Amino acid sequence: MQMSYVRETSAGYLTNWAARLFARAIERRLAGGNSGPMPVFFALQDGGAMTQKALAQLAAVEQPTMANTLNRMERDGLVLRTPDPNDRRSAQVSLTPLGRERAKAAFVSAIEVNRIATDALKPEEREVFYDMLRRIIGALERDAGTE
Amino acid sequence: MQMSYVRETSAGYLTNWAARLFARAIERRLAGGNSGPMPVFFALQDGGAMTQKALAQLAAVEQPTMANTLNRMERDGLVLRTPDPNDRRSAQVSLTPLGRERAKAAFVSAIEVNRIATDALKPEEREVFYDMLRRIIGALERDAGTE
DNA sequence: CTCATTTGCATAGCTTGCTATTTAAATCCA
DNA sequence: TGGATTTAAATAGCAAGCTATGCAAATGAG
Repeated sequence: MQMSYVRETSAGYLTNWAARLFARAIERRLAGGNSGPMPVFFALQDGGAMTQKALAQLAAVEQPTMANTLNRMERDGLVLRTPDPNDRRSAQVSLTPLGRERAKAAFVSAIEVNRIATDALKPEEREVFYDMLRRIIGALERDAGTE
Repeated sequence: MQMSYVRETSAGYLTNWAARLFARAIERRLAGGNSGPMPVFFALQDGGAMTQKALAQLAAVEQPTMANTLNRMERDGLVLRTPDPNDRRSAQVSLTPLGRERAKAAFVSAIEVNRIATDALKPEEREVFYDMLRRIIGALERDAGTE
């Protein structure tokens, strides 16, 4: 039956499934928090500030996606948008004290979930897994670039 | 800097990134089509019919998610819901001729993208990669089960 | 200096995913 | 048999992702 082929050896299917499980596992631990702000937390945790564009690039999402994420985070008091005096189109985004607090909690949860997941791998397999994923990401980004 | 730690060795981050790239790569090839119906296509491609619940379980998504996907597919003329005479709460879902046509195209695209992605791995690594992903999925499902 | 182009964000509108809740049919048990 | 429970699906409402498009500020070319 084709379905078993797909379920077992479709990299896209398995990757999507794993990604949803990762997100839900983190969200279950955050009690009300979501996993969307995670890349922003990681980028700004040390007190730095950067533009929406830079955040989108770090998070590897499109600009409107990051705009929406930052809107929700601003609404929830997690980030601050400070107008850039040198470029009136742009703003520097930084974490509020509440944002830094949430970032720490999110970091703890992410590390715990990462450990639970990679405990399913032998220690010597873990770096291999990351490397394989990075190579697959590279191949798909190259494919996207050469439409 | 913590960000590079996250980008390079957070399994959740890398998995989410790869999953989005897979979906976009398939969608780019489908010209207007989306990747959401894929699990339904795979499950019903041979002319079979099953309930929404069974489809949700095969696709590993929640029931309302599958309900929405089937609503869109029904709207687009891809599936048919046939009321079950033995259980008036339930319907058997099957592909229309157009649905089977789209399923074939989606299958071709999925296989091509899968090939492009796994070409980044050595042949002997591919089964290892699937196996690792399956083990990680198992670990995260166990974690979800034991809240 | 002015106008065309580029750039940074915002907005609109869609899909896919989730949780929580509701509705109605089927089933179970006393 | 009749009420309680379970089950299948629908609905509401939100997050996070995308593409396409619009707008205003900055930049560059003549």
